[in-house]
This record gives sequence, structure tokens and C-alpha cells, in this order.
Amino acid sequence: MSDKTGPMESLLRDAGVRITRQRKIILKILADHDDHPDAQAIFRRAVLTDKTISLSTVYRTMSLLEERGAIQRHSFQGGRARYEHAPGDHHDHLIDVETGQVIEFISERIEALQEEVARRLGYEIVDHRLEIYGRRIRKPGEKQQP
Amino acid sequence: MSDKTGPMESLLRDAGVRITRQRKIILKILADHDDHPDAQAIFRRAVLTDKTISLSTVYRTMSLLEERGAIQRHSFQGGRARYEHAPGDHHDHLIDVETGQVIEFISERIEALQEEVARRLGYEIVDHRLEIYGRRIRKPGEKQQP
DNA sequence: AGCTATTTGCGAATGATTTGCAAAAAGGCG
DNA sequence: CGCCTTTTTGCAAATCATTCGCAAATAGCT
Repeated sequence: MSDKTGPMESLLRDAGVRITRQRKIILKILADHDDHPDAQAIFRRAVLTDKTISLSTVYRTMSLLEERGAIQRHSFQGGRARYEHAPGDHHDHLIDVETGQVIEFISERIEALQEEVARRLGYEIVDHRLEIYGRRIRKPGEKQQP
Repeated sequence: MSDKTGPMESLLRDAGVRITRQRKIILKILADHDDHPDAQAIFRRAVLTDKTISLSTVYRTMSLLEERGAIQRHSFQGGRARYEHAPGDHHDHLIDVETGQVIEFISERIEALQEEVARRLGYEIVDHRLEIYGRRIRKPGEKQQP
């Protein structure tokens, strides 16, 4: 269903990282899905392919991938960290408080204003995060679950 | 040094909350300081006044105050939650990555743009958080620790 | 195949926060 | 003021997500 894992694997291998059976599985899961799963969710999906994979390995692989810049870890409100695949472009997040679904967005204007605020306060931005927690607006006559 | 705890106490008492010795102490600590301490820090300060107060009580009191809207809890990057006193006005945070110091700010323009983004995506904002992690810019000839 | 440095799975350790429970104390009330 | 009922407290144990130690398994090279 996907072969986007090939390039990523070479990249890791070139960095001296061994491509194990479990890492292959996790990379495939990340490539095939486009959501923002937490470690448990990734683990649950992985177990379907490999009954013996462990949650520790999922965590270790996620740290590894994060260090290599292949994924990004987010700590949204409410407990566990969630991961997103290859965030080439910077973006912020809108989290649906009812479903947990994450929508990515960018606003150059907001980015610029942040720079301005930081500069005014005498700081240079090292990192930042903007999370909007929202509830879907249903217009009259709209379907419940599109 | 302060008597800002009086009104808060009546407010709580009216809500059927008992004003205990330990709650008095914690309220005073919150009123006297203007920083963003975590539970441990509040506990450390409280112990100076009452040798027998417990960390659980600090946590319980913070939850209570948060439910009552008297304080706000923040989960910035890096472990423990930090609390801030009576955030009457909404504002965002700039966290100094070197000192952990928190600077509050507001940008009406950023607020407005967030509304716009959410609306465009079909959402109404329930909550949001904007955190800028920054490093202080030192102009040449400026003192190290002002 | 054989060798060695990496990885894995497991269970135990961590660190922040929460909770169960019996003992202590707050807020009426008479 | 003393009494009574309900709320709180302190303590220790429980949670929850995440990390770690270690011996056994295995990737990648020759």
C-alpha cells in the first residue's frame, strides 16, 4: 500500500541505525496513516503485524525518529504524547475536543506577529506552539458525522 | 504583607468550601508571589510556615482552586504543571528557556487571527494556548543578569 | 557462517499526580 | 462554649505515561 518507507530506511541506515523488523513495522504504520497517534495507538497497530513487539520498543523507536527529525512529538492537553510523521513544513494544530482529531494549519500572519511580540520583549524564538481546542460548528441541516 | 486573600476566602466559604489553616497558607503564597510556581515550589514555600503540610494537600488545593476558577494550571514543556494566580485577563506566555521565567503577553491581533483560522476550518474555539519558548537577546554592553 | 555492536522484550524504576482511609478539624447549632 | 456532622488532612499506596537495566536475540559486515 505504500513504499514511502524505503527512503526513510536508507536515511536511517546511512546514519548507522539498524533497520530491524520492528522498526520497519513502525515506519510503515507511520507512513500509512496520516493522523496523530500516541504510543499506545502505534503499539496496538504494530501488534496486528507482530504479536511480540513491545511498547518499550515503540517508545524507543519514537525517540530515535524524533532525534533524527523524522517525526515530531506533541504534548497536547490530556496525558499522552502524540506523534506526527515527517513534519517538513511548520504548522500549528487545531484539536477537536470532541473527537481528538487534529487539524493542521499555518498562518503566516500569526507567525510574523509572534516574532514581533518576542522581539519587543527582547527575546529570540527558540520554539513555539499554538494549539487551538475547538468544537465543530454545525450549520443547520448539516449531517451529524460527515 | 497582603490582604488579598480575604475576598478570595469569603468567595470560597460562600461556595461551601472550608477555610482551613493549610488553605489559608496556600492562598497567601499565591497572593504574595507573582510567578508561575509548580506544586513542589508551592509546597516548599508552605512548609516554611507549616511544617506539617503535605504535598497532597497542595495538589488537592490547586485542583480545588482551579475548579473554582481562582487559578489556572499550565502544562508547559518539561514535566510538572505550573500554576498562576487569578488570571482575570486572558494572556499567552513566553517562557525563557534558560531560566524558566514566564512572561505574560497579549496580542489582540493574534487572538483575532486565531478566531479567523478556527472559523475558516468550521470550528468555534473552546480554548487555546500559545507558548513561545525564547532566549533573551543580549545587546552588546548589556549586563548579564539584570 | 561467524563476529560484534545494536536492539529487543521484559520487568522493574521513575516522576508527577491521584486516591483510599482513618484520624483531625471546620462550621454550624443549641 | 461543647457537640455533631461533614469536609479535609496526612500518609502511604496506587496510577499513568514513559524510561531503564540487563540478558537474550539479531542486524550488518566480512
